Amino acid sequence: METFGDIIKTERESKSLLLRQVASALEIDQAIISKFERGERKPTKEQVEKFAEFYDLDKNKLITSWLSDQIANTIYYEENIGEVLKVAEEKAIYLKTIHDGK
Amino acid sequence: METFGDIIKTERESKSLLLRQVASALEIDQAIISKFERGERKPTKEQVEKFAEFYDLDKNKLITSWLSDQIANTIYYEENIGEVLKVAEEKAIYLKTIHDGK
DNA sequence: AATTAATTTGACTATTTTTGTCAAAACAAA
DNA sequence: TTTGTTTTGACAAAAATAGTCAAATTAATT
Repeated sequence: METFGDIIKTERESKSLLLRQVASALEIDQAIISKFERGERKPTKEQVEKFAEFYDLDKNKLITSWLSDQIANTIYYEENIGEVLKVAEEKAIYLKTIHDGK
Repeated sequence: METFGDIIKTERESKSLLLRQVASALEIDQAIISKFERGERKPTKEQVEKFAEFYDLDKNKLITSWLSDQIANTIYYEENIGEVLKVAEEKAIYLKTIHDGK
C-alpha cells in the first residue's frame, strides 16, 4: 500500500539523486518535492505525470496511487468507508457511460 | 443510485415546499439550493447536515450520498476505477487506524 | 393570452483553499 | 567545524469554491 510519496522517494533514492537534481529536472521547487515525498502536499496531475516520465514509471499506476491517496484522505474519518466507496463506484461507472456514449 | 441532489429535490417536492421556503429555513440562497438539486454545485458538509436535519433524513446516509458524488466526479474519467477505489479503501482504513489508536 | 409565481441562469464579488517561492532552521556527513 | 542536504515555515500569488442578486426562463393560474 504505497503512497505516491513513498514511490517517488524510493525511486529517487534508488537512483541516488538529490532533491535539488530532481527539482531542476522537473522544474518544481525542491521544498515542494520534499513535501510530496512526505505526503505533506498533494501534487497536481501534471506533476504526477512529470514524475512518471522522469522516473520511468507506469503512468497509470502512479496516477492510481495519487488518486487513491486523495480519496483516502477525503474519507478516512467517515463511518461507512466501504459503503461510500461502493456507491461511488456505481456512480462513477454510470457517469462514465453517459460521458462516453453520450 | 441517488445523487445528493435527487434526494433533496425529492424531499422538497414530497413536502410541497418552495425553494424560497427551504432557502429561508436553512439560510442558504435559493439559487444555490436550485443548483444543489441539479448537481451543479456541491454543498459543504455543514450544508449537507442542515439538509439532513431539515428534511429529517439519516445524516450518515445523506453524507454517504454526498461524498460518493464527489468521489465519482473525481474519478469517472479514469481507466481503473475499480483499482483506484480498492487501493483507496485500503489506505483509508489504514489512515483510520493510525488516527484512532494514535 | 396575459398575469403571476417559481425556478434557473449568469455575471459579479468575496472568501477559502491550494500552490509556489524563498530563506532560514534542522539534520547529516565529512 | 565546515559543507551539503533536507525540512520547515512565513509569505505571496494563483486558482478554485462559495455567495449574492437580478434578470431570464419556464410553469402554472386565471
